[in-house]
Amino acid sequence: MINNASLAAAPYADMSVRHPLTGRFLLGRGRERLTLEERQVLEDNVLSVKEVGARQTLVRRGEPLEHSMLLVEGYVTRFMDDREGYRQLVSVHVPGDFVDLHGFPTGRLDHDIGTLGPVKVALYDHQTLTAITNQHPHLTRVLWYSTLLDAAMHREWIFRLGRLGADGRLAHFFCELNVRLEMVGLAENGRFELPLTQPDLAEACGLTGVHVNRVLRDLRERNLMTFRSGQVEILDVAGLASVAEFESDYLYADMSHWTTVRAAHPI
Amino acid sequence: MINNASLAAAPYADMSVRHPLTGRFLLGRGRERLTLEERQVLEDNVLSVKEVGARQTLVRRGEPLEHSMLLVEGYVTRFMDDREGYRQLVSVHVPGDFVDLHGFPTGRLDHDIGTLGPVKVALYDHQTLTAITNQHPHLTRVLWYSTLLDAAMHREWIFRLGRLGADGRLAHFFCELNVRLEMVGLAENGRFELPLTQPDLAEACGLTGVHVNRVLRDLRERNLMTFRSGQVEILDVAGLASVAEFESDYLYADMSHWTTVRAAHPI
DNA sequence: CGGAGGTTTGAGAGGCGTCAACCTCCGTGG
DNA sequence: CCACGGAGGTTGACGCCTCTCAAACCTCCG
Repeated sequence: MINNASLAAAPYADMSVRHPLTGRFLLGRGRERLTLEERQVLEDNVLSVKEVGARQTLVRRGEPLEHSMLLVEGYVTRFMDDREGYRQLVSVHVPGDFVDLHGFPTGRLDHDIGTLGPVKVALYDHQTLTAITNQHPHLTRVLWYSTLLDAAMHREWIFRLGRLGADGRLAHFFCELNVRLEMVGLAENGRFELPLTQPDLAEACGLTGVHVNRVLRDLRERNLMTFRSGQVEILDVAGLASVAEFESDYLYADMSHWTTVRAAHPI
Repeated sequence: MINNASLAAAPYADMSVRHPLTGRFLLGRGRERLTLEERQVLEDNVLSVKEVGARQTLVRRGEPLEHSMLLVEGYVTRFMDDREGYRQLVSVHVPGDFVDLHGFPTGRLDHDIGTLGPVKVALYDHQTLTAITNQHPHLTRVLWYSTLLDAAMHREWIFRLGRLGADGRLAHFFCELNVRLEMVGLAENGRFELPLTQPDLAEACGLTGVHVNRVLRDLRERNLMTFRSGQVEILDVAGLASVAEFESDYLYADMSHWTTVRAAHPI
């Protein structure tokens, strides 16, 4: 008997046997992009694995970087400070994201990185990445591609902040996280964990904590979604996407492997 | 006798002799990143050069891409449409920018690209780029790096929209373009051309045209800058940067070659 | 049990949007 | 030569969305 939870995790479970660290990297983005050999190269070249508690700083703006980290478990965020010390989140990362791979070609970051909940990250030495990119042109383009997914999400965040009201911004934020977590098997039927507070959401959406609270109540009363103590439940995916003007194409999702699994294991 | 204009254009003039199309690519971003040979590879592999008039669409969201374009002259913008047809600009590109290089690893764009004024672009076939990246790992990393500059600018736009008021947003926008145009020799002493209308600025900064008009008047009356018919003049660079909370480090500017020129040719 | 951080709600203020009018500029065509 | 129309620029009146300030309550944890 297969319950829903194990069903959803099946493709990752397959991968996690041989690739416990990199199994979620680019999972759900289209199967052919990364060959098995290439994934093995990534798995074998991890320098070390680090576990860090909640609300810790991982990288500071401007400091020279010698390694980049792939997020294995947990959630981290990238953010910038304004003059008064308020933060603007510029991205939230979920397991499978190569968080600061972009620090490899650039050598430093223009922002800070911090953990949200407790995390596990796999570290890659930049010298190792140089060697990998010297030997594997196709893998290099795939790594490049993965950093461009971040850029695509950045653009969508610009749209969110520039064109949407408070309700649309929050709705859009949750829609994006829902799709991304679905791709790596960490969301199902619109339900997922997200260790954020209301002030965190405010920093992500260019609002104040007080107003986030009011808008969340509004979304709840419209039967679109609920958010309580880090647990998200989207009740009306289409309705929420409509409020958000959300179209997921920018995430380059290809969920065919999930439907394959579902077809192979009919409920 | 060397006047200011020719002085500022000198480093580009040097490059433009052997590299009329690619001379401005990454100009001002650090000298050692691109070797002469690598720049020659880029110069020699241009498929064709295209000239397009003002306010034309160059690429549409979602269409399959077979080439990418390096902007040689003029200005283009990338933007997304909301439900009511209003646009959100997600970037403005100046000469030397490899506008949609990120479409090479991804195969399609999640937004539209259009010209502002008349432009000249150099096209690269994606097959050619594949061949180049198969043979030149270091050049590949530099190309990768150039797309990450866009991502860094995206993040700064997120900050701008999320944390700044209307005056700060406009100030930040002009500060960024001033630095970027200085790097490629198209701005001097805070003066440069920018073929945008006030509604365009509104679409870049998440405002309305009416409000942009009021804020521009305000900035003018505070003796910070003027903007009239596509001509920008920043009167108080430090003051404008203060309003914008602008720090240019995210642009990875290295203007040492400019100071070298100035030192070699004292006024 | 006390304190810190998060959540919730209220009242009032202000920044920016909306609507509207009028202007200049400029290309088009009678 | 002038009439015309359209796009952009400018300004005013008004309204709403979101911020600010404030206070109460709640949970968690040391």
